[in-house]
Amino acid sequence: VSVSAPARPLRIGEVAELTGTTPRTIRYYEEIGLLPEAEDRPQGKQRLYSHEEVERLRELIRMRDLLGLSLEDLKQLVDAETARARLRKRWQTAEDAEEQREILEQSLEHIGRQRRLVRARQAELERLDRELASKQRRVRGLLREASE
Amino acid sequence: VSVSAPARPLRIGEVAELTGTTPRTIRYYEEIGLLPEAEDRPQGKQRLYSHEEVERLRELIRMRDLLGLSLEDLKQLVDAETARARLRKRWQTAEDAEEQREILEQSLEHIGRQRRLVRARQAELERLDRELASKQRRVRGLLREASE
DNA sequence: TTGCTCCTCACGTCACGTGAGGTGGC
DNA sequence: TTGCTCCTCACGTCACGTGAGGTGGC
Repeated sequence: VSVSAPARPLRIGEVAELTGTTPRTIRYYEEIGLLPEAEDRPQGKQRLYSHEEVERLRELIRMRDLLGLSLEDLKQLVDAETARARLRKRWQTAEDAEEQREILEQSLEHIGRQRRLVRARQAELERLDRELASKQRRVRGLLREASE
Repeated sequence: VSVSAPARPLRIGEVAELTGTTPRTIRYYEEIGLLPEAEDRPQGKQRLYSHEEVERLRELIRMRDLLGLSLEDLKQLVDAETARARLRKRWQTAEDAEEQREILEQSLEHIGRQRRLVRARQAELERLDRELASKQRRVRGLLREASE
């Protein structure tokens, strides 16, 4: 499989398969504005997706499942990213160094918040695992006792 | 605060506070049979909870949030635990060593399944964190560039 | 042409949220 | 007695699931 494959557009069922979700969910995300709608798609015709869009969706689903974010949370997140991307384009012409710095620092803060969320979850999972491990040892002890 | 405090029964609002949930959620869990109902509570009177019950609820909430289990999943889990606990009582009188061993092994298998779920989640969070870290480095690089 | 996947309503469901109106314990 | 928390309906909401009936591309 070549890395620079033709990148055929994907249908909604394929995208659902690739991201571990359902067509209904993808349509719903479009409906609430979490995924962009192709403005040129005629009523009743198929939705088509690029691999890049699949990656973006995969990212959203991970945030949803791993960090427990609501779709409203995710929407805020996406909107902020979009706003920053729009501003980034502006510098390329305007070259306002100070504004550029501010936006980059906002990005950093944002990423920092996400990493802290991840770390908190990891810590909770660590605790849960330690408790399960101790439970496991207890049951193993009982089994050894019983087999004597 | 003594460890062997009188253990005053707690009201639903206090339990909600301690477990980071709401009274409505606790009542709902009772309604669907996920939490036991005190069979002697008169209609309209307050629910009361022990600290032990608070711990059990906390455990359920952790499973729900960290592993993404549905309430149906949790119910299966609780029912299986209850069944094993009942059986454990039976040996104490019957002393059927073979049955005892089987039940303990089922417990072990069960704990093993849970730990694998935890590990899978941890791995996913690790990957997410690595990606966030690389994003962070990229933005930091841009900031350094911009400040030159 | 025949399957298969897609489409758009639209109602159902899960896991609660949110009042409305009323009762109970320090 | 006055607040506060509790109670029980019961309808609302979020995030989809699940048909029903129909169209579109290899």
